[in-house]
Amino acid sequence: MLDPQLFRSDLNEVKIQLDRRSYDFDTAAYEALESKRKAVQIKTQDLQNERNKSSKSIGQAKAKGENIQPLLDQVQHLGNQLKEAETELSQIQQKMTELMEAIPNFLDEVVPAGKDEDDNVEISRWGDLPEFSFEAKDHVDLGESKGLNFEVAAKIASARFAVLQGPLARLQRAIIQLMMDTHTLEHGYSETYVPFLVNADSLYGTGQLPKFESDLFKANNDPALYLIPTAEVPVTNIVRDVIVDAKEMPLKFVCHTPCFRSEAGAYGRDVRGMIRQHQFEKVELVQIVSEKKSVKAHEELTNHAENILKKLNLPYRKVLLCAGDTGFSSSKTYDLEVWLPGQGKYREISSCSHFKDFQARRMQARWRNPETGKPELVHTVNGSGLAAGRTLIAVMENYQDEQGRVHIPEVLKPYMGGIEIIE
RNA sequence: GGAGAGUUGGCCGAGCGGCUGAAGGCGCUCCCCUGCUAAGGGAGUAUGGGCUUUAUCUCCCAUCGAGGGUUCGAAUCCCUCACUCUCCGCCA
Repeated sequence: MLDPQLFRSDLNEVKIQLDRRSYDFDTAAYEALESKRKAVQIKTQDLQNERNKSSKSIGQAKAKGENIQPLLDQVQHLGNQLKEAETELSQIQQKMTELMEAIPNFLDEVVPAGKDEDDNVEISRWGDLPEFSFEAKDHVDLGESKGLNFEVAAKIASARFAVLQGPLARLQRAIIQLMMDTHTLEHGYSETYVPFLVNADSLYGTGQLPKFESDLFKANNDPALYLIPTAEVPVTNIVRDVIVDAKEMPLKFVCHTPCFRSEAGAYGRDVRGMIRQHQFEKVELVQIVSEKKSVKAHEELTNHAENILKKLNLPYRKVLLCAGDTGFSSSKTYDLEVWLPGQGKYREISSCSHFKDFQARRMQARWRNPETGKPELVHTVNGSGLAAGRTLIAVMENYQDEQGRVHIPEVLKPYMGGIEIIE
């Protein structure tokens, strides 16, 4: 949610900012609603004030034993008028909220213009692409004989699920362990375990609801619970409706969870393999920081994710998403894309976003700034560190040999119980 | 699943339908006193919104788990829901 004050004080700037997003904001409609809101709110509060004063004087008269009937008659007319005004006001406010919560975050000034992923800007590359003397296989072919099975998963559940067994299943667990250990021991994140089902308020807080309900799996509960699409949702909502003590800032959480996405808008994309699944494992990094430190925190968090790729010696590139590719709640997003020899392409393995106060305003997540003594909205920053399923794919494809075996990267060996090669 | 108790400010805790945005205590901040420490005295200490505004103060509205209702007036009465705790049952 954007700051409503800004809409009142500088609508022009709002329009300019939203144009960058190609978000068609109807300023005339907004202004009409806003002026109505102002008039009705003032009227309502005046009536409330009148009622409060009269009621108080009735109380005082009664205490003195005076006849209160004339006073009661005086207040008679107020009731209906007030009720009407209050109803109208709450309707207007609801409309206003609906309008505001559908508006995406402003883009950071450094975000390049552009329509889709083709317009993203490459920031850097790291690592040497592996050179094979044979034709590189993709993870589906490599996994076929090693316990990666899509048919069984389809039987058990449906398409877009995978079953992993044996050393390959262990490899994914090893990858997760490496990430958790690195982020807790070397990067200073606090290990966090959370519910995998969340309520609508939490999804609203991070921006998935109300706009993107179709991307979610909804459990048949009352009130509704949803499977988390990312640990970002439960973890960030830890600070919903909280005023964080300055001493505790910044908060840094790392959390491994499965993620569930219905991928409703992605039919036909990445149908082969486990690139795009309804369920996948991910390690998520979340930081709750003050406004002043958030830009730096975003850079650092992205580096923390990059460190995992470096440890695994996986070639990757860092990309700054363009206007059209930056998510609804984000003001600026870096994607990390890992090299997949099987596809001959870089593919997203992490997405690190800076939300500024957009999520915090929805969540009423604040901290007390010692300089002012006042509660101020926090800034939220998060990123995958990394998507474990895709990391597994990347390890398989980058560490394959001519016999179709997968070699275990050096850093993962301590977690593999003596396995060095998956045959 | 069954039975009971509860939800008030940063925390603890009071609160006959009107003078309670809320006693008292703790904590915190500032001041005084005391040659350190301790003890003592005084003042302050919720959040959101509106109006206005360069900005602030005053002012106005809302908020005592959430939502409805009764009433001129609700923290206080009624209804629904959520959550927490205790005991029993079940359970990894």
